[in-house]
Amino acid sequence: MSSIQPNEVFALVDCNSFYCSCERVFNPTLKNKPIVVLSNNDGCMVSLSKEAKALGLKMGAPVHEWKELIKQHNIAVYSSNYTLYGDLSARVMQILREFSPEMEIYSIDEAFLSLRGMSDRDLTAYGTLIRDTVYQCTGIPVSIGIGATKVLAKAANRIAKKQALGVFDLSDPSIHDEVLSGFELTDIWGIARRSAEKLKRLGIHNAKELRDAPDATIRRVLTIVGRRLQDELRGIPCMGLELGAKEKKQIISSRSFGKLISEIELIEESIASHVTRAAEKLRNQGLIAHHMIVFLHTNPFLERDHQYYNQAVRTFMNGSDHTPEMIRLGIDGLREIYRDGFKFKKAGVILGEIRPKLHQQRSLFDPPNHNQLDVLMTTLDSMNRRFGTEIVKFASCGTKKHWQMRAELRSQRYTTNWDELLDIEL
DNA sequence: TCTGGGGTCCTAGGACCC
DNA sequence: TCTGGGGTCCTAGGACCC
Repeated sequence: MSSIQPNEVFALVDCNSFYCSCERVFNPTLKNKPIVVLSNNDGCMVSLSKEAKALGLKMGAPVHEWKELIKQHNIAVYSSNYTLYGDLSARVMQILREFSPEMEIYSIDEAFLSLRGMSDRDLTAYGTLIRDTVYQCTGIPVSIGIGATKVLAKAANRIAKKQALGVFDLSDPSIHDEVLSGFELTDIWGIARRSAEKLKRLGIHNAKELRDAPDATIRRVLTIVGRRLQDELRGIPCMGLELGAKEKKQIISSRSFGKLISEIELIEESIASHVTRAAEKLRNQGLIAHHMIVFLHTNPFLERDHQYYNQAVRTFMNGSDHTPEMIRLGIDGLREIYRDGFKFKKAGVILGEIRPKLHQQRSLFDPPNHNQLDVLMTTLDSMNRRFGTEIVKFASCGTKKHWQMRAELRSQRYTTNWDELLDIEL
């Protein structure tokens, strides 16, 4: 549902250090202080305030490697609070929607707006108005980049992030040569380490050189994806706005274990829990899945350990969103791939061939209580929604959760261990 | 000791068919 | 020298994104 309009102008609005900014909204004493927010399992740093970046902390780095620095500078450390971030994101998006009839929510903290037909206005001034309004209404600071294509808007956004104004307009082609020649390859949206290495071997070192390289060369080394990107850098739009919600193609639920696990009973509990979560996601979106992949693996970081990775596929002939049926097949798949004698690190499920439940084919072989199961699932979901997650659940998910992530087990220790790190001056 | 989780898209190559 | 070739479907793996 992406259509490309002539004379398009895109604005990319991106929240600054989004998770950190969310924490600040509810705790203003954190303003101007270094903050990091950790990944799901308190493993890596996934959001850093600019003060934290200035101290040398790196996005995506394992937090345990930086304990000293964190302690030394009293950096505030938070586990992720996705409920909070999702809520604030919705408020930001709601405000953005008022500034353009066409908008694509690209991620939890980014949206593209179409500014087509506004080129007679001062786009920088319009961007500034958007930025000020979002901040005033939500307390979340954003940066805005403007350009003729999504890739150029992304690039402009990167520049905006470094400037006090927080808005950068790259819609005038006369400044492209200068801007793009100072733009590193890996800073281009869609180019990461691997592609940058290939380009450098060809003597291409920045965005301008990529833009001006021969089409056939780029097609050969970066496939059609790279060729499109090249056109986008030239101001020829290849990507339109995705209006409306995109249909999901798969739903994943997986987690690393809090510690290495060998016992199949514990892994079965984790699989049952992942299936439960994935099935809830399906039903929330009115979808059914036609197959499920169960996977299990050891810790690839422990190179000396014997490694094992495997997956099993199970199919639901007419699609399913019924938790009990899916748990049964999930555990069946796990038993097929489980091997004794390994120390496992992670397990999960992937639901695929997802389609709207409305289109579900019924068959002669459906259990006679199929509709009752639908009712059961609906009831279960509404109880869990009303009284809290997992107020009602399946026994196979276990109650002790020995497999669960450290974040849960560690929460007590977290506050004690890191208390001094959180030292917030009031 | 400790290294996230959830997604998408593209390509190459094998299997299979006629 | 190699001798059919074109088409489809599926899967594994690479690469990227937030």
